[in-house]
Amino acid sequence: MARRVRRSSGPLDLRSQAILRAVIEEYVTTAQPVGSQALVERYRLGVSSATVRAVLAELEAAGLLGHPHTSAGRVPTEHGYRYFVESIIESAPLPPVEQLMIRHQFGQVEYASEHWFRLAATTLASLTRAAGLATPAKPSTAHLRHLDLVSISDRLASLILVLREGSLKQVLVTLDEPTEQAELSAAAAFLNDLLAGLTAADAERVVARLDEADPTVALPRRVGDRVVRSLQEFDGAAIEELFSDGLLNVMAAPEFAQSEKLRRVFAALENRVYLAELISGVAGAGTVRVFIGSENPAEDMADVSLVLAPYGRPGRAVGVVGVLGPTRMSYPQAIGTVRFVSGLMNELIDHLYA
Amino acid sequence: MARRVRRSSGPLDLRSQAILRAVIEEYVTTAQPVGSQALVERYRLGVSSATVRAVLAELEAAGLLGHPHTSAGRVPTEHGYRYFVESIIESAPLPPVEQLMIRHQFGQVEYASEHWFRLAATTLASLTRAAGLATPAKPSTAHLRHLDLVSISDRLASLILVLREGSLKQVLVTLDEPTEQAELSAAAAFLNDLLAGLTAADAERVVARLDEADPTVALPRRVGDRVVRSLQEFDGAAIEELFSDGLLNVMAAPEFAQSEKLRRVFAALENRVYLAELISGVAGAGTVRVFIGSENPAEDMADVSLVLAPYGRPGRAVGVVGVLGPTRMSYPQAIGTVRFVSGLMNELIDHLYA
DNA sequence: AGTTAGCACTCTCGTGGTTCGAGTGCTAAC
DNA sequence: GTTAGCACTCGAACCACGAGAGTGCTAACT
Repeated sequence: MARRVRRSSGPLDLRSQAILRAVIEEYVTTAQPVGSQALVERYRLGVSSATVRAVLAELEAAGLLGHPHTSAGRVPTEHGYRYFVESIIESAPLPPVEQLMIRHQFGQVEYASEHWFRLAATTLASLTRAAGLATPAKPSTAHLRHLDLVSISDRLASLILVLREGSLKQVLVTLDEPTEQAELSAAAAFLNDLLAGLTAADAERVVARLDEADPTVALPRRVGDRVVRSLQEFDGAAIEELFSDGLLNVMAAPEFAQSEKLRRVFAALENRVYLAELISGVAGAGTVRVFIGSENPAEDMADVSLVLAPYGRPGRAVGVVGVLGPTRMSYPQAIGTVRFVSGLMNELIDHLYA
Repeated sequence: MARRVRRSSGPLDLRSQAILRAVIEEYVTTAQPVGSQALVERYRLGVSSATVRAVLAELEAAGLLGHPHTSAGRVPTEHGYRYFVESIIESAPLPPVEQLMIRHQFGQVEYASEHWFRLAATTLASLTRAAGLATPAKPSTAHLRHLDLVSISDRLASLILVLREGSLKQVLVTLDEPTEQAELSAAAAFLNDLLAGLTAADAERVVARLDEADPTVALPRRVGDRVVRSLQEFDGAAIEELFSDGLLNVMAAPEFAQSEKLRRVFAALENRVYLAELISGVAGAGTVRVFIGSENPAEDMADVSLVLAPYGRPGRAVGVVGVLGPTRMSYPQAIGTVRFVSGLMNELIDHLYA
């Protein structure tokens, strides 16, 4: 026994790796502990079940496999999945057929970036049969591109901000005195000249310089303040929105039959703060990241795995796409799909702003 | 037995009603079948358990209560809930404390209607401990209030539509040739004069009249087409968005411990078509509507109840707020809260557009 | 050495029988 | 019309037990 433990601390030989893979693959599809016999029957291992048993024992000693109880088959541990993921994360390409399918779907959709996130989530969900996640690309600091004022009623106007990064924000502004659309339009034009291209900080400085005494700039001043505040809010907001699809896929997994675990996952998913942290971590990474079970920083997520990848332009606007599924999920499939979709989103963005 | 059945077909006497209420109240809190003894212990009925048993038997014969098995307590049937709901739906006021609390929360939030829906859903969820639902008020036919064109790149512009009803829509427009912001602004101004206040149908007629041969209106024409299409899409869209909160509350209910039922509910909730139908039905009703279990038109919803109320201005824009919970939910609480919130939303809208 | 067949051992799962208790429905007395 | 008393019913919990799956070990084989 001691001999085997020592041995396993080194890299695994090819046969052990193959068997580990087989166990994972089998367990992913059946959700049942897998025995030595099942392995030799279904995988061309070229050895007998007794030999496989010996290898399984080694893998277990190495902490890569587990044992629900003595007389049950093996189940991958989180370390097992981790080892497996490390070994395939570099390659894990998505089959061309599916690449084409995804491209086709994205080709169908309107040139409206909002749809992309939904579509990304939906696509990821249906291909991986897990839950698909996508956040819009949110700039770290917003730059105002354009603003617009539309009269709603006498003393109420809608202020619309268009950001350089493509997103839109609408707030209501109450006015001190009845104001016509014409005045609003004039104020908007005035402010556009002044503030276009600026960040919250720059805009604040510019607005502050407006002469308080001058009654002709009273309206622009008031609106300008509101613009600055909105930009600041935007910068401060952790995460705009999270699109998800296929949560039903996750619910259908047998490990979530008794819904307590499921509840925790949903709770974690509703927790925007946690998500924002996670996502900003991934956004910096620059590549696919995999969180397996308890590797996941949030305790509530300890029963699921996340495969996430950033997209967008580092330093400007970044978002995240990914997949959430049971720890027992097809990592090659998930990694391949997530990587491809994030790449595709990048392409689309480049194409849009080039 | 036969005598009792006949008797129960008439209206219930006061004591029977009180006992029915007690059973429902008890079952709603404990989720356990309730026996005659528990009732006399916890409710001041002034009679013995034997008498209560007789009444329970009557109520069962009348189809208002059920029996999981011979030696178990009583459980309300859907008819029982229905009878109960009918008897309280007229009153069911929300306690002033909670009214104040809700008003306070709505007072806190920015004058930005988008937040209202979220807040409505959240408020409903936390007060009823079920899931809160809210849809934005969607106009039956959109009227364009204002449009705006913002240059994104050489041949790409963002077209922003502001609707009379307050909602916003953004689409990207590809341009035939490189176009400056100045040209876009001119086109936007031109179209605003032409199209402000119009519906999709009217706008279509106006745009069609633009001279195809005249190169100076080529851009407005192109954009105008896009405007018309967007308005049409908006009119055609069944339901803009459904905000929900507190789905976790529903998941926590013991009747959903084994998640299959839960899955069906979530599936139904994702089904926009069904929701749209349901909501348009409620929107016409003009008051709180309650769907108990299988009264619910969607099969997947047969294990939950919905308490919904419309808000908004009939004929112009209407939305729906409501609560989704297990059939075993506190209907007085739900009805009171939903009614109050829908009333509050109406107040807010009136205040906004008055 | 590594591999394999054989075998005893262990542990879960499903089945059937038993007890326990909650709650009913009925009847006879008040 | 109400109540106490009581026999009866049925599910939940517990136990025992056999079947079956899968292991780990040993001894023989290549």
